Amino acid sequence: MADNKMDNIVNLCKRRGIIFPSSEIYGGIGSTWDYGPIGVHLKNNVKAAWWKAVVQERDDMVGLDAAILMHPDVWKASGHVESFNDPMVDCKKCKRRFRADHLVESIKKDSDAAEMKPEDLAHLEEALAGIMCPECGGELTSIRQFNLMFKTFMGPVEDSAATVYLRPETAQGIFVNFKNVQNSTRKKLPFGIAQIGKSFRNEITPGNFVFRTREFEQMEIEFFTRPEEAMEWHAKWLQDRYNWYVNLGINPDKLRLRPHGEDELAHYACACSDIEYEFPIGWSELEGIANRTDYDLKQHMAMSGKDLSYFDDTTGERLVPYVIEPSGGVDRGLLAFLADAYDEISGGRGDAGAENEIVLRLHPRLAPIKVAILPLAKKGGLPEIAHALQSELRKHMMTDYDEKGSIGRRYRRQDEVGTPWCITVDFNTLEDQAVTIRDRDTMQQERISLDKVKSFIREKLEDC
RNA sequence: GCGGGAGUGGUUCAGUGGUAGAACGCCACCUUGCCAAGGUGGAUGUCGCGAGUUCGAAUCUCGUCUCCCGCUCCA
Repeated sequence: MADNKMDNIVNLCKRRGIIFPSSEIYGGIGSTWDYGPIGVHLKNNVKAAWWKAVVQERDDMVGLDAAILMHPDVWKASGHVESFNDPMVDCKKCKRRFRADHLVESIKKDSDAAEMKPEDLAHLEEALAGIMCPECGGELTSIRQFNLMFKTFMGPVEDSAATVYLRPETAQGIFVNFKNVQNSTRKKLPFGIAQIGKSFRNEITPGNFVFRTREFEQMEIEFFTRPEEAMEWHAKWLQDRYNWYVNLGINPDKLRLRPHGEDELAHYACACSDIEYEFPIGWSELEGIANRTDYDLKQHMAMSGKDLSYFDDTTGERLVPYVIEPSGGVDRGLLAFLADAYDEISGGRGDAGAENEIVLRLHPRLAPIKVAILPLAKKGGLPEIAHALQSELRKHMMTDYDEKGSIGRRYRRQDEVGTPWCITVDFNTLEDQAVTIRDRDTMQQERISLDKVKSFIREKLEDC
């Protein structure tokens, strides 16, 4: 029963080829989703807009595309082998689940809890003896390990091959390439490295459509600064990233910034602020901007034995930079853009009395299809003119052509996938060599000469 | 892993033991020609899967799978 917005969005996504449940003919596989013929453009556009903003338009940023599989030691150095292993216990009575180390800490907070490490299972199990469920007082199960990293094997023979992990974040690919990038680009502090790529986490609780999935795509920046400038850059990036969402059409009333409390910081961060969006499921994180300090570079220096410090030739000083990390989720961002653009008009805008009219008010730069060409009739040479126009436009932008059904129906179809402009070729076109361009949001129609259509649309796209 | 809910055309749903339905969507033709119009015709379902009960199962029983929602997380 599609009585909430998230369901409506999921249905629209399936109907219109934006996002499909993965492996659906086999009954689906938990919380993985495939981007369809329309969705793939939306996703690419989100990534392209990000790349343009953080790499193309800046002097202090360069790009990178590192491999998903990395040396296993990377994840020891980064702390993920340790802290992505969560020791969990369940209450046998009320069935609630707890992190064993948190439980021990909260109950024995005055004693040796500080030394309690999640990976020290034997010690944990011992400390847990006698502890009952804090909710209902029931008996707890023994500790079970939840490893958040996907494991696989490098090499054809499983038992002799090395265990490798699918990366749980793209960041480490940047840190291990810090020297390579700095040497090859001759960048001086402060500068940053941007990367878009897939990451994998065996989440205990995935869900909410593409909000949390086990395979997801990240857009991450590691911005290297002098330690004393780190927090200043943290603030700058926070504002910068916030503006990015607003510039791409997100309603500012549905965005907020939320600094993390100390208790919720990741193991590598000393400060973090989230950009949150009010999804149909409530306020949730869209992007985190963390101060990772010099933690990662120092860890990799210790593990690899290589010097990753930076020599500042203006001060003659050698230092390990601090890192500001704006880390966003592509899928999550896309969901925010979708949810924010989703508009349902009961009764419809036209006079035919449609029940519900769905308009995806996507920013034109994100719109999967920029312009649809619709001949008013399938005769009189109109389709030929329309096809000719399409072959001119499609060299520059994603186009669609539709001659099926009434013109109103065709507008509806384009509205549902967020196409900003529809061009109709009508019988007058034969006389005046002009077409009508209709705007998705204003419903305004403009008569444009055929030879000016291309520049007209391209100007609109650049203006926004 | 535990608890709860749910699986019937593309979508939303009806159908409580007797020939699988509707609406919307989709396709073709006619009509119309600028905002889901109308007409005619059409396609799409092994009712999640497997057993059982029964003359007969979408429907009852058992098993199983999957998805969704909640429990520790964070993009």
